[in-house]
Amino acid sequence: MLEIARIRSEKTAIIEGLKKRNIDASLTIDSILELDMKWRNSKTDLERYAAELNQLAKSIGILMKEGKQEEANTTKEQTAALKAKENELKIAVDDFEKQITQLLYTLPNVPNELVKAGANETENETVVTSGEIPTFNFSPLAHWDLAKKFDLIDFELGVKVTGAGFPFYKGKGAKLQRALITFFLDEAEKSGYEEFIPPLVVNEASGIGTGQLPDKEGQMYHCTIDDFYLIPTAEVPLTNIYRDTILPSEDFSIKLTGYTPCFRREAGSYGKDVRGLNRLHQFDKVEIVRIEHPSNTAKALEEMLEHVKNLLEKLELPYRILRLCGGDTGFASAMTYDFEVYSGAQEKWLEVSSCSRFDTFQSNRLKLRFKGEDKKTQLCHTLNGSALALPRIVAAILENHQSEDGIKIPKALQKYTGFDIIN
RNA sequence: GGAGAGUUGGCAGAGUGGUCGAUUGCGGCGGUCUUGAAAACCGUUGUACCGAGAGGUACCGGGGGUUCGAAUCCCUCACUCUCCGCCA
Repeated sequence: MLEIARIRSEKTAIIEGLKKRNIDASLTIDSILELDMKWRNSKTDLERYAAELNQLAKSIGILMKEGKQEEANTTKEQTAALKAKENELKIAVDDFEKQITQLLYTLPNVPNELVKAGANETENETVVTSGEIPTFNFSPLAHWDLAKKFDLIDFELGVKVTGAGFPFYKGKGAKLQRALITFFLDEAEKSGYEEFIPPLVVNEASGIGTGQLPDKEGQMYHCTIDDFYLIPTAEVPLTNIYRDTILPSEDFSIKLTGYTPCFRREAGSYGKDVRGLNRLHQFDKVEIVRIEHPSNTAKALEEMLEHVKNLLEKLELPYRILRLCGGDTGFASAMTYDFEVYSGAQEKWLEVSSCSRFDTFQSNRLKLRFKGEDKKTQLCHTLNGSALALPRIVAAILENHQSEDGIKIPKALQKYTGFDIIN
């Protein structure tokens, strides 16, 4: 959520920035500012009445104590009219506030200056391309065929037991999952991230804190009896650790990581894009989260990119990094880099990681602040990224590293899998 | 699942209708003393919002109510703890 104070002071810059998302926010912002003006005026009035009433109540107390019953009663009568006024204003103030919040919820984050204008994914900029696109002297199989051939993943069994998008991993397939998770966590630890194993369900306040609620509840599984939500990403519990927090100094850099299964309803399109591991309702992911001083955000994002690059290089996968254009950048993000790996058999790029800086957009809702030198509280910046999401990495490993002898396990992963080939 | 007790400032813990945004202790910060530190002593120490400022308003788990006035009374919801039961 954008800060109201920022809208007051940087109105034109915000409108210009949002144009990069193909959004004309000028009407919304004008309404917000108009409501804000009304809200402040009503609030000032309200507080004046409240002060007067407090004063009267106090004096009644004193009169009673002094035994001046009659004077006290006369004073009581004065309060009735003021109270009516106060009530009226209270309702108005609440109403303005609600309207403002409603409108603020509709505004996405303002893109960073590096983000280019653009309507959709076709206008993203490729900033890095690395690694060899694999070539085969045989006809390569897609990962769903490989998974069947080597008995690694059973999609049909998942359908039987749960439903589409909930596969079983078996044997070496399961072992590969476990190896990747441990590998990713070890690498995160090497980069200075502290590991957490968080709850997999969260309450409503946490969903609101990271922005899944109130608008996107359809994307999460909801346990209605207890009013819990299954997490769509570890970002939710990890970031919410710091909800309603004021860090005591401005000298901080918080780096968290966690492995969790992720649950997403995403009732979306069907067909080739969602085949096999390409899109699942439950998948595994190691997430990295950072909470930073605003002056360190740019550097932190760079470090996250380096970290993910390193993972992909160790897995010997060809990848490219895209800086998303305005129209493709997520609602809460100020800037997002997507990592895509090339899938040798499907012959397309698969998104495996998304690293974003949210600046104060999340921390404003989370009430995550720090105390500056001047003792003033300021909002922290939050960032997060996948490092990495498993299913498409598994798909890419299976497809890119297939050979006539079987699937070769990248060297860096072998000590985790305990085998160097699947055949 | 049954029974009971709670929820107050960074923490501990007072406060049962009026000058209580809240006694006190610990912790934190500043100072005196000291070569330095400890101890002792003195002072200070919540958040948000409105206001140009003076100042004001709100917040004692959340929401609602009674009252001129609520941390204190009533209703309701949530959470925590203890005991019993069940259980990995």
